[in-house]
Amino acid sequence: MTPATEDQPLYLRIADALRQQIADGELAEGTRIPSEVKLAETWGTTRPTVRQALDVLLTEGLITKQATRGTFVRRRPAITVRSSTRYQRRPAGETSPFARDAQREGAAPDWVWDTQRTRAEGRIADRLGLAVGEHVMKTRYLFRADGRPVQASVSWEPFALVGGTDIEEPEGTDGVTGVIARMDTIGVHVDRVTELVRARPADDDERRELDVPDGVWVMTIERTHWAGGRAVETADITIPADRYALAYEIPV
Amino acid sequence: MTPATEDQPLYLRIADALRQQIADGELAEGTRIPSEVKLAETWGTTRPTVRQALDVLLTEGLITKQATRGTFVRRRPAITVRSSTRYQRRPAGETSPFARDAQREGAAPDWVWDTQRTRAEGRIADRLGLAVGEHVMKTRYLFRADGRPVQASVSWEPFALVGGTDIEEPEGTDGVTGVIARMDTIGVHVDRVTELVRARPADDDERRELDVPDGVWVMTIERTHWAGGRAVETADITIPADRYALAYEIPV
DNA sequence: TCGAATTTGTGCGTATGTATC
DNA sequence: GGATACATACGCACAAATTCG
Repeated sequence: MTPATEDQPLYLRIADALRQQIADGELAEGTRIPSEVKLAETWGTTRPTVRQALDVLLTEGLITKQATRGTFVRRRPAITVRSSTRYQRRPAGETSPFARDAQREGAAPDWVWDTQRTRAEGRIADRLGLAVGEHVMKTRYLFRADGRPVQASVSWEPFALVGGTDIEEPEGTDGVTGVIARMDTIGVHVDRVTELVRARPADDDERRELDVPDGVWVMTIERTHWAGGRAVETADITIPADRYALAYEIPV
Repeated sequence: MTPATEDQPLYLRIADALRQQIADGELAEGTRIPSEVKLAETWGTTRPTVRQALDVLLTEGLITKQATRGTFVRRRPAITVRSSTRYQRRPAGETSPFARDAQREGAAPDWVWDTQRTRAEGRIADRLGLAVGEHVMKTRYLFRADGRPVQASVSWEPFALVGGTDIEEPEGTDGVTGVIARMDTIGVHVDRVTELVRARPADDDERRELDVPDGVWVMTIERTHWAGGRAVETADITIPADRYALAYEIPV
């Protein structure tokens, strides 16, 4: 075994050095870092040891590896704050909460979605207060900022509520975006939103969809819109945990 | 290279199998799982490959490894929900928000703290609206549930506000716990609490203090108590991200 | 267009250290 | 003291995809 010149194992010293270079900007965002073989040479060690060091930085979300291409310093966009004010009722025609957040951070917002009519599974039926199997409108969203995916969500609304109305399709009513404004147009007045925030490792699908490297966690938000004690919309929102900060304001 | 009987690499198939056994309870919480050598034998592979599989479960927070002792299924206490109702004003003598949350989950709460008078650094001065170097009371807390550490926090209060009062020491006034109730006793009435939630990998200190294994992230909450537009307390709260869910309620 | 070089992914084998049981 | 178990580090090989001359 190589005698550690310090008390730390070699792979951690390599990781520390690289982390420092990233912090100093010596290795700029998006830059390709030296290959594993090169790093092994400069440190007088071997590939397995270098890989162990890179694994540390991977789980910290500092780098991404691309097979056959190289290892890159991860671009970490300015943190987007989803303000606690995002659920204020606002005039129809204004942009969605996501677009506002993104624009405030100077990013160009952009999103795609698709909607389908389906039946509520148990978990969703519970959250909406429906019987299992009742019809719901299910919408998947993928939000992007400057072309990079930053937020995925799946939203469910009771078909009994929105079916046949102008807002059956979430973005169908031109200009009216956001759950609260949309519901207003059919006379349903949201008075409360609840969110349950968790964090967990990203699964394979999420890593692909949100461009999240291995070892990086996601935050999940289980969000429900309520109107007079009745759940009118519920959504699972998934965001890369290292690119976001969530702001909440609680009146006493 | 060993031909994968399926499309997945061997180390991922081993990880999947172990994850399944943990989910099924076949490998119960706290149980020691077979040693790396044993696993290598049963899978007809070698230690490095098994270690690669275990690394996956480590970053998912499902297992912990103890050098020279073995690898164990991590005990994952029932998730504690920090209810959004925790900042309601309540009669003096009631327990603290943390204690209530813990008891609702059936865990025995327990905490230690120490307080010191010090000077505000830039970041904290900003948050409290003080000049850098002004005196503050700084309190460190470590909260435990059933003896296991689950939450660490550091809290700062302007000395100009609390110095010389009954609540100079946070837990000094017997029976009066929680920032809101304590502030009430000196005529400062908190009307708003803001929280900024982030997630990031745990650092070495946090891994030690909170008993968090490698690869598991922590959630951090930057919390500030406000009274009439003035910040009267701010705190950095750190919790293991895989043991908590944070609940928020937002009136529209 | 083609092929060689590069680079990471995956897998094997081995050795030594050190703390625990 | 010996066996066990994980931590660290070395070596090698081939696959697969990209890059580049």
